[in-house]
Amino acid sequence: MKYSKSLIPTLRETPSDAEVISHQLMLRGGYIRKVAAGIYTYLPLGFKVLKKVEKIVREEMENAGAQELLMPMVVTAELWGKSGRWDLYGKELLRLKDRHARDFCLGPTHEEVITELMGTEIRSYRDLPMNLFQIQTKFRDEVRPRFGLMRGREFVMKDAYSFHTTDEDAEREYMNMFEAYKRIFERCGLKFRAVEADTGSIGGSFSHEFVVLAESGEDAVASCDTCDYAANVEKAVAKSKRYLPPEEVTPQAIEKVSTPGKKAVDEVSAFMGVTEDKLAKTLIYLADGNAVVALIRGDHELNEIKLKNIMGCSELELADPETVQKVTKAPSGFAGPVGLKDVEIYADHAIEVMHNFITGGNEKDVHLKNVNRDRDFSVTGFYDLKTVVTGDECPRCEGKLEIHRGIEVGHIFKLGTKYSEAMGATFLDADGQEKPMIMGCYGIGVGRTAAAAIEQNNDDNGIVWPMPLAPYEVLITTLNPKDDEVRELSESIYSSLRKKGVEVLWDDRDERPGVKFKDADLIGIPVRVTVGARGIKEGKLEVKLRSEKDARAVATSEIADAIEGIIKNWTDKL
RNA sequence: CGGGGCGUAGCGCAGCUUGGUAGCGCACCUGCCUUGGGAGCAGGGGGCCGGAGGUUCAAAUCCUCUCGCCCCGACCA
Repeated sequence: MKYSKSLIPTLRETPSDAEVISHQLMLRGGYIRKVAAGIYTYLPLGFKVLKKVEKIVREEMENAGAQELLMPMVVTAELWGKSGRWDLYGKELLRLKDRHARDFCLGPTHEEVITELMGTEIRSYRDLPMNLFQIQTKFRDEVRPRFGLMRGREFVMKDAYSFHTTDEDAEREYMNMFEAYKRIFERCGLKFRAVEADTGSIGGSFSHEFVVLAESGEDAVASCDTCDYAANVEKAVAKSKRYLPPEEVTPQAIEKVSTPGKKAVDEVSAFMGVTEDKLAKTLIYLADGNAVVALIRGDHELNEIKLKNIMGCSELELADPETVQKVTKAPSGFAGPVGLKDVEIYADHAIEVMHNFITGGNEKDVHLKNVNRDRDFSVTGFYDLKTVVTGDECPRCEGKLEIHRGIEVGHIFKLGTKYSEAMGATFLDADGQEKPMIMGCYGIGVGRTAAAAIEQNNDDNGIVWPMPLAPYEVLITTLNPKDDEVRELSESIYSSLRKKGVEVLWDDRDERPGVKFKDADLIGIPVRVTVGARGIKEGKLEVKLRSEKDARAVATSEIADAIEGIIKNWTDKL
């Protein structure tokens, strides 16, 4: 493709509303343009990158035995009613009406459609297993879209759904997808980790996220510095063994202490002259509207997702001041477990081994010293409620956990029968018994993968594409296209590369060299050949990799072969 | 949804406090010149100052409402 004929509107300055580097560079490099919040047009370069990701995903999915299909973007409310999600999904689901005032939504995911399809088309165990996928535009009306393609409202996603007759087979396919995903992200040239994840509202029994490591990521993952344990912090567990068995400590008499205006843990511990781990935080939550109490050690943070999962509720939020007043008979900041009635108390494992600790007194400006469990209060149970932090012990080995930030680009779930039961997707087994299909589902954010690649591969001058995702493999920079000799040599390199099947962008614009080099670095094509009068005189042209600082000089006659070699070298590495 | 901020040329911004001809840099067009890292000179085009209402002789500027966008939080396959 000739640059002079392409739509590549690069920007010298960074648009002010772009926060993260991938968003800035995609805008500046002429890859995307915003149409509305979280909704983008993919310009030719951006679209090419998207197609590169799609191609890798498609090939690996097909190699793994999945088949591609395409479901509609607009789905009926009726179908969503069958799974119960029309009422449950919330505002993220963009609902609309057609001219007959019938309800529809824009599909944020397609479990309903695919399960309905399989329910009607598949009757026998002989037809299973099956894994179907699509690459399609999804719409989720995010509360706060941000970071360009990393968190859009409209976005391209690969979603796959598998159907099985047995749990074992569903788990086999889960592992099959796990391996396929590893290959996909390896082929994309990304540094990533597969981590254990919370299943969230989608349900199901277990799940892994594929996370591209990047400081700008919205996810935090904990990983062990010794073994291969890695989990999203929503799910991550630290070793609880360290808290057991309880030390022998003589319980002392409980004591009221006046703590005027001291509410937060740091204030109370400073006031009392003790470390924060001598306190127990008492948090009042509303779980589906009912007040519950969570107890956690003063220096720990509660992981709300763990609490939510333990209670099995669908909504969990910190209680408002009125509720706190009602439950504890005190303003917030002075809650404690002692004397609480008619309320469930969920305590973290760390509380189990604490003695003579400090809690709120359930009275304004009062805390209690020398509180001991069983003697002074009892709990519903002890659970793992803590959010892990750097330095916690690995639950699997003697190593320590580290926290890294990352971008979730893929997520696989073993779903079970949640949707197949709700939607009546059953089959007859060999004994003539009707059973619900066991399902799995597997997603990859296509645009987000491209954005993640930029987050991981850029420098001060622009994008540094990994070869497999680059919109073009090679850029020919023709310094003076008005010089016949320069132009003709450029053209011959252009056509011989194309004959070899190399994807080439030829910068044939009549621009000053500085402009061309700046644009070249910005858009980030991996290989750049510079054709200028100087090189022709010397019989050698400059071939420079975007990822390397220095260029290499290659004899004019060997340019095409040398470049073919560079590209092949990349492919072989994968 | 709560808190904060911003809407002025394609992009980045000034002007608003104290009302009176709408500006700057980049980009764009023409010409000259220049050609290995975003050149130079000269000339030029482009704006309902987000929208609606109000105050005023007069509003980008003051007031009210509204829409959009961004950031923090809450939320989130």
